[in-house]
Amino acid sequence: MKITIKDIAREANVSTATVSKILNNKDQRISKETRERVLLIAKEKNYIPNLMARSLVTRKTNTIGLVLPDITNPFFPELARGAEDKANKEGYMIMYCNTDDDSEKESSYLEMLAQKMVDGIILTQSANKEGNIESLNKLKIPLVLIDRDINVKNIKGKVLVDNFSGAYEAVDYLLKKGYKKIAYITGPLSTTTAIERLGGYTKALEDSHILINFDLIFEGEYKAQWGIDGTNELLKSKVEFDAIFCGNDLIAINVIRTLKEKNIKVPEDIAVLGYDNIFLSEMIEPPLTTVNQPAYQMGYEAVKLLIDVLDNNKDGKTIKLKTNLVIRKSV
Amino acid sequence: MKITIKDIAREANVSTATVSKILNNKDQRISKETRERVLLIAKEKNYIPNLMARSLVTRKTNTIGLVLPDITNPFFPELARGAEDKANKEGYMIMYCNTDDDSEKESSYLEMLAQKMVDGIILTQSANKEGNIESLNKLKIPLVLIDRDINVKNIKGKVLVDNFSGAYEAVDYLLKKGYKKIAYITGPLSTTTAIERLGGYTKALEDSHILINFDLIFEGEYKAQWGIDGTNELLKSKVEFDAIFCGNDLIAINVIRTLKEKNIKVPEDIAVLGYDNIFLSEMIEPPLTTVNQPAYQMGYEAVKLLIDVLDNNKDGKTIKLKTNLVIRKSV
DNA sequence: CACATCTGCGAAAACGTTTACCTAAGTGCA
DNA sequence: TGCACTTAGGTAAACGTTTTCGCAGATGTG
Repeated sequence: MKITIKDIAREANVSTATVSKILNNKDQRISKETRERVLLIAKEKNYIPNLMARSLVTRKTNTIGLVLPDITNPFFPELARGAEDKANKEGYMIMYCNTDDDSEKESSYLEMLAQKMVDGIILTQSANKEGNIESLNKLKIPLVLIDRDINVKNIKGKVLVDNFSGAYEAVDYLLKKGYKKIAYITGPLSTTTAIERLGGYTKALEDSHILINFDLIFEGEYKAQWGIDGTNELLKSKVEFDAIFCGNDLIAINVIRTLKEKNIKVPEDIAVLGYDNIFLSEMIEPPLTTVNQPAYQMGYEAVKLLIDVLDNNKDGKTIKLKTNLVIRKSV
Repeated sequence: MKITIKDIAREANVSTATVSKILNNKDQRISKETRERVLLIAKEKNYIPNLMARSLVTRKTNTIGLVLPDITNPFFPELARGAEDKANKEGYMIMYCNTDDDSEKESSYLEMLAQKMVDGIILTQSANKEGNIESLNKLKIPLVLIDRDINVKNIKGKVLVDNFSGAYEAVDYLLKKGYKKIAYITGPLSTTTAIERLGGYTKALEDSHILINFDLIFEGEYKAQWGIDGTNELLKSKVEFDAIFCGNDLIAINVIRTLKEKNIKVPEDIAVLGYDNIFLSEMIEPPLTTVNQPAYQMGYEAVKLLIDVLDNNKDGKTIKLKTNLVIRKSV
């Protein structure tokens, strides 16, 4: 049988109120003897507080919802890990949800999290559809956006990365290295990340007075398979190109594989540049030149920001983290 | 303001009991009109049940704890994904925790999960220390082990993989290919997985009448860094070897990298064989020959088993999944 | 000595549900 | 008419906490 605060109260000859105060270290005006007696009994009986009951009255669950597209994409475990580490440090736990970039799954999860009364939600928003934003607006729970931006009212904070300058720097690097016909195999342009990176890509080309060739831009998903399919589409299209900038590393790695299979050498024939700097990007052959995103830090900062918002009930902060180009051998 | 069952009751001129019964579809003896009226009001007011309050009386949270060593190890996202998919399908949510194979973190998490009153816990047990097993025994929550076996009383089920035969098949394959001096860079022998794989390794050698050379066995962690360090130790030790069997793919991939850096060719000079078949194992050069573990399925089955146990209150089942050798180019 | 303040603790309401049991009216039947 | 059932729904306790307010006695203050 679970032992409760009542059992302790009875045994110690005090009221439950007193026990509660002692256990939570709330009311300082309690005699040392009583305090120690209660604490001792609690320890002896191996008392475990019932957080449901507590939450019911305090309206605080010390739980955070983390909703991500897909934990299987190596970018997200890092992020999740950062989030969890900070959460743990602050006494929070994390409920995690994979949306597969499916807006129905997303809103279903958001509702479930609302029922569970999580204190806050950290969200990498999926496909940016009407209905979804509706339901986000309805949501009463503090929301912190991470990675992808979106225009919703009750956002309590954002942790973003400067995708524009990340992409700019990458493409500029390619240009400085002498590449002129740079293809871009991007993720879905329904995400702000993809849009911003596209912005960086075009700006870099413009600044070098290179005309943008839309036949060189291929839009797909942020998934490994798209690296293969995108490369094939690109090759089939017969446009000339000497480098490929990729929406993320997962794509880039599979671009390289596909090129190799066709006996196209990287970087001698074609240069490939990725985005994310997932840990396996340095383990492939050739090691991938890529734009480093501080995934762990993003998760960490998001939780930090959220808890800060929760504690102080102010909002609006946007944290913008920097990327940096990691030069390896694929360019 | 959150609207509650009371608000609905007032508006519909019925008692909260009636509302509760209708919302949960419990008591069939309720007139159609009342039922529909209540349902309508609930929908209109966008009623969201408070799961805390419910859990307090039903003693069920529909939440599962998933405690893993490290989500950053690519084996685990797959597993976590499988777990989450099944959980979601059954109306459960998952709280996830990284232990870093640190037994203190593990027991701290287990206690937190107990406080949150999760219905069950799925555990990949960390370092197999005394105190830990103690605290597991004390735990009152249904426990399903996954991946790593361990001897604890109140286990409600296990989802394991046949590590012995997996390793046996792998080493046997190396032997059949003509390799005779097979080094083994293993994970921590405090885990049952490592022990069982070592068993498969030795048995395969014995069956081929090859004497086991303990100088060829190097024990470390299931981490990327150990692939580098282990290789260096092996090379420094000056024992002769023609193949390396690795504790997992993360190790194997870094073994290959390290060998390459020293201009040792894989597989021409040295063959390398991994374990896990994480998705990046086919993306490296050369693509890794490895033992496939059904990570996704493991997670899926574990949740299935746990929910089954929860619903029917029986226990004891052990599911043992099969591995299979995936032949690529590293041998 | 009269009053104010402090100390140590308790009573009871509140959080939002579920559920075992009860009731009152209606129905069927001999 | 009298009795037993059914129907439709209500009462109230229970789940395990937290928290506001209150109170009695002790102590200080002028």
